[in-house]
Amino acid sequence: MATIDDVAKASGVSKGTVSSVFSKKRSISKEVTERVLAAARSLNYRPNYWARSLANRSTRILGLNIRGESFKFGQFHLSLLNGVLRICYEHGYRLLVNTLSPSYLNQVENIASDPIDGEILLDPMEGDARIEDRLRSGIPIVIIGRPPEPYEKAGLVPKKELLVCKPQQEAPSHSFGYRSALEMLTASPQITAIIVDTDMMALGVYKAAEQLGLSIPEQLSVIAFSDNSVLSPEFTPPLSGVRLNADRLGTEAIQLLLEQMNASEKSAKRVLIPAELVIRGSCAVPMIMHK
Amino acid sequence: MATIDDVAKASGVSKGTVSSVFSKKRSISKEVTERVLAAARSLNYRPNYWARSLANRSTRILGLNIRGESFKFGQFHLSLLNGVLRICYEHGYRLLVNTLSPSYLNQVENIASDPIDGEILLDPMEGDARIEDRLRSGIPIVIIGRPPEPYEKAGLVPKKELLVCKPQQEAPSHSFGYRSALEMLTASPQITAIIVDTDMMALGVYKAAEQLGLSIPEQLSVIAFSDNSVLSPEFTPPLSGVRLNADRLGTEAIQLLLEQMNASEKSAKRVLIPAELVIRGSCAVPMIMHK
DNA sequence: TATTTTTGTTAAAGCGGTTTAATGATTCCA
DNA sequence: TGGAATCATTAAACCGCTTTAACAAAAATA
Repeated sequence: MATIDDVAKASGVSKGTVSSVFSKKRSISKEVTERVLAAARSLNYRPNYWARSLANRSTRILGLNIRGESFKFGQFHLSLLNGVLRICYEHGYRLLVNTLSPSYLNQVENIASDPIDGEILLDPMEGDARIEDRLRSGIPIVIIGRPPEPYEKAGLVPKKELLVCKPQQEAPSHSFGYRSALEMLTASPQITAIIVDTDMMALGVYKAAEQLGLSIPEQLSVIAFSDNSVLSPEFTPPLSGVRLNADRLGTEAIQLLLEQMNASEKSAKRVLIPAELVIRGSCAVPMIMHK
Repeated sequence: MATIDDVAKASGVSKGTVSSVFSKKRSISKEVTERVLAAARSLNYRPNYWARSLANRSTRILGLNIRGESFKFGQFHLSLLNGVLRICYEHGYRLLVNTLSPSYLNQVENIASDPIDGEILLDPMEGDARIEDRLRSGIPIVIIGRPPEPYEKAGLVPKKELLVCKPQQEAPSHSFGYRSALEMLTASPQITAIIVDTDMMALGVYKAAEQLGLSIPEQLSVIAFSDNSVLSPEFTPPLSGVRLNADRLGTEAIQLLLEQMNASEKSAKRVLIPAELVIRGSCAVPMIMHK
């Protein structure tokens, strides 16, 4: 690859001048500009990104950091990603998707600052080491995740035995939903409602209900913690859900990030993206309302 | 941020030694290693990624380059991305998603080599400038896209007027499929089959057919150029489709890329990921077979 | 015409790492 | 016990770009 020195030599100017031609940070006479660009073209020169970043202390790359071993993007992340990418695109930023495992990053030879100007952390654990780390190194971050407890407590105590988690490498959501529902409903016939993660999982639950002769919503209520506005209405009965606005979550997050990066004085902000309850027909009216 | 010099000073060794401690490319006595690491820890030092990349001429970042203005990821890309990410992850590479527009990148101040060791180009046009460009700069690339004509010609001449394209910023696939099908079928009642892009679009077509009183597959055949193995069987009638194996497309592409990057001598390879026809019930048996 | 301003260019000093060549200290082996 | 081989460390050069300070030439001002 040709370097800035080659171009400088070829066009008979100093490297400082070539730099200015490309960065446009200083005015260069038209005549010289053209001579330099011509030389650059014939040498097939392009400024080296890393060298530039090093000197500029800025990469024009934003990071999307996702926790965990063997992570997999789902519908929710897809929308979020699309939102993020759109804004990145508009502002001339590239997006670095970082899914490397903590164990890898903890090895001495892999320790390094991330090559980014700012970062979005998706669903970090409470007290996640990465947060502390970014704050120390002064990299602006935006965290997407659950609000702290006060926002989400309804005064009910969760029963752990009623919670089923889908392992990452598990079968598709659909069959997982089917099998789990079948098991749970058989073991605990007193269950009257199920909250699932996705539409596909709900489809599995519907199938299990049908097999067990349970009618939705009369005997079993189903709701998804997500919403596919095309698919859900086609269910029989139409599936209720929660519209999470993942796309907006992404755009707001990245805009907040850009705002922080440009702000002269840093600050901490909290933004709540509202989720909407979409009631269709898969949930019975709670008994408590008949009191 | 602390630099390597700070750490060197603090631990009383030269920067070369500190570098060796972190890169592990040269053996350093246990005693010195520990002294250096301790100093690094207390200074909160992490090697600078850009400086390292500059000196190493390698970034351990792979690129995923997607064409076009305002691109949006769909189901297909999601699977592909998951495949790519998994392999990246296993090999300790980060993934840079590059969706910047050509117009942006063509401005003088934005011209720069990409900060990557290798790249996947998704669906480039024929003679795409990026291909030529990567080859010139010696960056290994893998192209995901349609094979050249001989592989896909059935000897039929496409009629342009029968082709409908969904604009990027258009309404959801579902309603686009519905409206387009309605229009086309009304305008040209002799149409007996429709090929759509996604399941959602097919759903729209089903709806249009129902409204027009056309029965599937007797009067109208529908097939999707994609396959959602959970959803498609649930259609009435079950939707036929083509399993594109996007996930495998992603993993094979990135593996090919890594292989090329490590190969002592470069070569050009072509890999065909087979697509499978999944016949369910939405297509009539072609008349020609009754002859 | 002398003086100030403006404009364009350059040499040299960073940016924060890695690497090479040289050197000193140990260990190994006969 | 001397010489070779091994190991640990360092100073200095280098990676390719940006930027600062200095300066010369041209233009503007008095």
